[in-house]
Amino acid sequence: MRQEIPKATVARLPLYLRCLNMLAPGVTVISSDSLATMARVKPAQVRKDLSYISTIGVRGVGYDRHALRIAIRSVLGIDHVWSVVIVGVGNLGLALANYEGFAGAGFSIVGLYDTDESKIGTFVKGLRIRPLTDLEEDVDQLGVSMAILTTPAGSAQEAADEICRVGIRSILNFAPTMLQVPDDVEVRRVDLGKELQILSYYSQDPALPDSADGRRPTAADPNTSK
Amino acid sequence: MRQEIPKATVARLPLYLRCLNMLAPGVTVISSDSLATMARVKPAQVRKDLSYISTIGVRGVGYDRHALRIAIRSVLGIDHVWSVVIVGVGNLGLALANYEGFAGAGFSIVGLYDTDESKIGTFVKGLRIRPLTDLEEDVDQLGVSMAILTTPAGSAQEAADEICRVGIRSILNFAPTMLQVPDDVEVRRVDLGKELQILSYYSQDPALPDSADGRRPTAADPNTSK
DNA sequence: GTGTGTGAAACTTTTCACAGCA
DNA sequence: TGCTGTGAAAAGTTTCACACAC
Repeated sequence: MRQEIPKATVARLPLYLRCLNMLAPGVTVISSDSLATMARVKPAQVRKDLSYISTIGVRGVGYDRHALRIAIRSVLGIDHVWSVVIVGVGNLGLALANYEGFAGAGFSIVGLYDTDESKIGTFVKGLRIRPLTDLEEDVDQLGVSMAILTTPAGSAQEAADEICRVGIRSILNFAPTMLQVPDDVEVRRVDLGKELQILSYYSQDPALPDSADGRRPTAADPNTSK
Repeated sequence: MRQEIPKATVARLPLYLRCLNMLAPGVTVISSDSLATMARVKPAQVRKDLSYISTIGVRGVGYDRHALRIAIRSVLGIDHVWSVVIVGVGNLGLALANYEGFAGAGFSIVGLYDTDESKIGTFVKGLRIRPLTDLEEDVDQLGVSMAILTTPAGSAQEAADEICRVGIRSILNFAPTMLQVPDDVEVRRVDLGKELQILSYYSQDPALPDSADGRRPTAADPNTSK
């Protein structure tokens, strides 16, 4: 059942989920056309994407909002809540610890770690900031399977080593550096500067010779879109 | 000179730039092989990508670090500093206002805006938080061309309308919502929940039947990579 | 009629393999 | 010899267009 779904599609599923959540409460059915308009992709794209996850659509009608939501969440593996820890409680770590959106997305922040003595013991959102050395026992006790890494670049590798050592296999890396990790550890990088740099590229030369154009989110560039 | 560069390549240029910055100070030349190893892509990918921006490589030797850096920055349009404002100074906006990485990436935060009376007047990093109504005059005076949108979902569209009205044509949207903007405004969305959801998908079922595998960053999914 | 599901075509991106130059 | 630059092949992704189910 795995890896039949194209990566490009997997990357769009969270977007569809978001659109479904944004729908007015009364709406129970949605067509590929409406969903496409909301998500700013083409209707055929929506239908092909959704065809990979189930045949839940009804011809002549559309997709059942609730059933589709369940199906997407199940495919993404967020039909249960994942326990996540944040390693590095600087400004960004703090902001993410307070970010309301994770809960709705299927994630619960269960631990905050830092090596800075002055931060340890402080409470954030009811969680006590703890030394990174406590991570190991918490992973076992709390069933932690993901880490968000928000240390400065200089300590990111060291922190990543510890995260891998205690058995976490998925890391979301906000540190502006490239991590070395074992092959079985999955890392995604969020590079805040990069997003602005890409915007910069497309901001130059606003008027193109021809078509004032249909740049669309493509696989190459799934973060495009309003 | 525009849009000859594939989107997939543009999305990787910031990555190469980051790798160049991470190199030890003494290194003046780098091969496509080394750069590929650092960036976790294939050497041929690096060579093809770089071939779009200039023929700066020397056969039998490699790429001059400094010249390559200049060339990439020029292509991305960050050979000058862009003035950026942050609209919405909650936890995330605050973290981004304090984020050191933007300066190195070619961006300077020149203004912070919020509608919350209790925040207005407060100083962050030497910048006074101002009412959103002040944005218009600041755009003209400071030459602002990009906005980072970090309001709650509920007020994002309203804020975006104002941002567009005053003439800003590039928005980096962190709010968990889809914006309606005029066609000539470029929006990139950073969805923090989405990144975890994609990680979740690839975390399920850790052992695949065959090859324990070479998932590589592909165009579909440029945020993969360590 | 309406809107999904899907083969096939079109397009984009990645990878290969090797000519060519320092 | 070593490493770039690049056509051409392979792989992946998007779009079209229409059969088919409600």
